[in-house]
Amino acid sequence: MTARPTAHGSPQDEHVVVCALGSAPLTDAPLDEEDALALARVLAALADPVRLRLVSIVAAHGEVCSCDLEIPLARSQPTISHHTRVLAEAGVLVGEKRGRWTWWQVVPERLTELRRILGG
Amino acid sequence: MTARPTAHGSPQDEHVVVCALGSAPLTDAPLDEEDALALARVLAALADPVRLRLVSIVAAHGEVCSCDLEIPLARSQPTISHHTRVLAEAGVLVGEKRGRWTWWQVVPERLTELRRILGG
DNA sequence: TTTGGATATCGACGTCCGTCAATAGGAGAG
DNA sequence: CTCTCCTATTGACGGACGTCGATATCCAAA
Repeated sequence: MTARPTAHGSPQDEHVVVCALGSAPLTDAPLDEEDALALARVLAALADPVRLRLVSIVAAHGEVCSCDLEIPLARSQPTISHHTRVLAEAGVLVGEKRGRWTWWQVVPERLTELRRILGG
Repeated sequence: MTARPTAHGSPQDEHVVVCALGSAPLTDAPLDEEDALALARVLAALADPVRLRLVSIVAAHGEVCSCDLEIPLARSQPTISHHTRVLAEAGVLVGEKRGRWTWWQVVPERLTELRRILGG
């Protein structure tokens, strides 16, 4: 897997193509297919009630470990892991492994990009 | 269908529950399940490359009729009709029937709501 | 009224997604 | 090393979604 070692080994440094979302606001000019696909992928990651609540919980706490998400979201551990993975691949979350725990943070710049493309 | 007659008969005046999206920004406080579901529905409507390009085309022209969408989106007429319906039910588009044609416009307030909830 | 064109609905098909049980991988404690 | 706990992956199942052909509905022009 050609793991590139980092400070504490961020688990989604590899295999994650967080595309730049650099298109103009969609209210300004028609999106081409490539930009539309990239934007749709990020929106799809957020278009799930469990993932939205997950993001809001992480944002509210600043940093949250996976084990603290099972109870408030009422989902099994594999399902939580699935959702954090989807959000990380969309660039909305970043995770850092510390000891046995994985700590998740939101990426505010990603949400800023979204707000910009949504037509300001 | 108990059609309520309007000025020129807006086709999605009926059966469309455009919920208010009145929750606080998701970066401020955890979303409850109801708000998360409402937000997820709107995001899901936008989380499709064809619908994103559709919205951007309508926004760029200010007003567009369905028949002008088949060619640029390269989709069949039923598919276009399906997508406009989904976007209208999400409150992103409004349609007005004039003669034989349906003219679509974006609802800028809806995008503003989205930007607000996405954390500003 | 009849005809033609624009839009909406229906039914079907293939694919993708959310979910969980079972299992594997990893890291600290003893 | 072994044990235990936390996280990730796999495989499977049911439901939702995008798409199109066929059909229905609606409106205006002739």
